[in-house]
Amino acid sequence: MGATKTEHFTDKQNAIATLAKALGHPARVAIMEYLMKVDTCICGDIVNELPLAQPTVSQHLKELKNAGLIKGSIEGNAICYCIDEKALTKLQSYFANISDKLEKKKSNCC
Amino acid sequence: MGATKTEHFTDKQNAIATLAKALGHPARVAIMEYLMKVDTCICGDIVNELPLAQPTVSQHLKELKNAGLIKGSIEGNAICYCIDEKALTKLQSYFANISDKLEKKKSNCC
DNA sequence: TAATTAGATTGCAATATTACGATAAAGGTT
DNA sequence: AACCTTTATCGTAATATTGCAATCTAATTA
Repeated sequence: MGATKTEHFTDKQNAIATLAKALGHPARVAIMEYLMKVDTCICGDIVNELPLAQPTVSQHLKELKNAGLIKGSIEGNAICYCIDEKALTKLQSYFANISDKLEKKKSNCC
Repeated sequence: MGATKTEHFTDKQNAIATLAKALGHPARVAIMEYLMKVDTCICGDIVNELPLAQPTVSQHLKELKNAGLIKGSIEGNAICYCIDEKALTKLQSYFANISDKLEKKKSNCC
């Protein structure tokens, strides 16, 4: 054991979990926020921005990319990373929907 | 190595990462959705609902509780778990804010 | 073409997570 | 009191994640 039993859950649940997991590390949250802040989606100075070694940052970028939260395009020698809106929209609407439902129920217990 | 370097990131980034991490497993997403679905915040039939053994579910519940996403109250012999709205509101507004900013920028690259 | 630069990949050590059987703890029931 | 029910905890095995030094790859410049 040790591996997540994804096959027992719905695709939607797995999808949300994958996105959430990708944001489940402060470095990756910091990367997302940095990409938000910088207008021109600057590339690998993310490494200079973060308190982590280059291979570590590269790994975090890869995970964000695999989850679909960012996308990268080759820019000559460098690579330009930026936020993929689709994934964020998915998260946003998921939580908006939950909050909405909770609002309507208005704490009927605990 | 192996441990996350939380001390290098802001409290906010760590807070979001903690919440996201807690939802970074399909079983925990499923628990949240079940708690949403069941009006009377029924307790330990979560175990019956999930395809995991009781100790495993108990562990997932503990993680959700530590992250502040759910709260539990003793109900005689059993325990009544339900969603803690505050944490979900935090997530909801975080993603709403990001989506809003992205909307205004409207993809200036990649 | 050689040297440089940007970024990914490899390999490895340290630590964390996932899952569960066995068992404990606490309240309810007979 | 003896027993059952519900949930938590312990111990442990399997696997995943985090982080980095060293190295590799590909484009850039000298």
